[in-house]
Amino acid sequence: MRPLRLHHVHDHLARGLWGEHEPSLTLGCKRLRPLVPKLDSGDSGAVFDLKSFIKPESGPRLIAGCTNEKLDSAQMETHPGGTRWNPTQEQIGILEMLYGSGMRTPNAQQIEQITIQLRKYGKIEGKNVFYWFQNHKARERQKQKRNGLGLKHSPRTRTAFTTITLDTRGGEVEREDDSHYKRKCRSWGIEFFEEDSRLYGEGGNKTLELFPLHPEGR
Amino acid sequence: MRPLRLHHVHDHLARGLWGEHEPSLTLGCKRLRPLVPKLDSGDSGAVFDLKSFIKPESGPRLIAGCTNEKLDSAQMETHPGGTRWNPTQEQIGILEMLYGSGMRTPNAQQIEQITIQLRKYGKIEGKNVFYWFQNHKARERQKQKRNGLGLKHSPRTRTAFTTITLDTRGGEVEREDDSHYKRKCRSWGIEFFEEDSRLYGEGGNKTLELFPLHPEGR
DNA sequence: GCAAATTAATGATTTATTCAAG
DNA sequence: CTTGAATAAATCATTAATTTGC
Repeated sequence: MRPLRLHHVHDHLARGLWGEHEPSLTLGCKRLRPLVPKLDSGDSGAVFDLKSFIKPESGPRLIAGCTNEKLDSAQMETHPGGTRWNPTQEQIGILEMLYGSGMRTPNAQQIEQITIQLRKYGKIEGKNVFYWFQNHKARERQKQKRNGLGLKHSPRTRTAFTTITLDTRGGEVEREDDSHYKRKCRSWGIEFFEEDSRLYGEGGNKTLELFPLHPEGR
Repeated sequence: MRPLRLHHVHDHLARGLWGEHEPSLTLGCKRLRPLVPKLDSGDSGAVFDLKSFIKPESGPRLIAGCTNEKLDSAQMETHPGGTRWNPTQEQIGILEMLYGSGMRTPNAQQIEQITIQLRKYGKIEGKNVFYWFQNHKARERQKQKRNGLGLKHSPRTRTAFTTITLDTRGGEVEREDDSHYKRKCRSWGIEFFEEDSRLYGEGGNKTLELFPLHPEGR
């Protein structure tokens, strides 16, 4: 089945370094090519050139140790660009409010809007919003699994108006048996992008693509 | 302990309604005792206005039952023909070749490049490439788990050189015990986008954001 | 009081599962 | 049945909160 003809064996070497950071330690990975080679390749014969994919990926990690010198001082201003999102109280508050009102998996548009709003309070990107919902949902769920166990559906007291949930399914309690609820199939846009894909020229495609945004929920 | 974020309680009010009445609730979660000079917290002037979130979002979702009439037509312009990606033989061949040569989780740049190449052979988007690798990897793994089971590491004779694994893990055999290999922490860009985010204006941000693409180990 | 060491939270990725188109 | 698409679960990694020794 698999063509598999060329048994490239540079497995291991092909992945450690793909670094455009001109990793000083080019372990054998020869020249790393121009890095923006794609342009040409035209559409002529369109011979697929495996080599052209071999690109760096982000230098070696140097996990521990690190002897972090400086590490603060002049850079804390606006997340120089390498750190992770550090939400402000306002941002968290808003997100929790949204979550509290039932939102669980915002779609692309919603995420974009939320992001724009939250940006008033600090640096933030769409993916942060997305991840926040993912994580918050998951962690609420597991928290409830730990604690819950008994108070699944408020045994008594006031169940009179319990089912406020309409169809929102977001009430606030994620039932266990809900784990395989009917997929909404709503989709959020997700895009793979890279630093200057524009440079690679690709017709008026705007360099970004959008999830199909599934026409209908079925 | 943690500050314990304010627990807003208007849970049930919605989610179904993004697009209906505008609650206009503004959350003033501003006090909360800094507790630690958050040093950023933006300019904190802005009042959060829920109204600005309320937008149609391509119409109500009609989750269940839903009697979905139309709800597409006018917006399908992006992918007229089909719902999901239908790879051509060439595309598959190339992808398998890449997979065969060790690629498993291409990053944003790689995905972008691959997509551009594969586009010569047919319609394709970055996410398709991404998903293909995800699925192919997962399914190769489970296929091997089914078949394997006995021939894990050629039981017989001398396993003298068994640990060829270095750190590559890309060979082509995904060992079971490899499941918790050291994460490479490579990152691929992912972007949330929506139809005309440009219109919402956001100062030179190009409407798209990029994963930090971790600058460098530290 | 303060800064290194520890711990608790949680942001970010990857893997496993599931759904459903074809 | 195969496999593209999507979500949930598991995991890694980094930051803040807290503790501890001085």
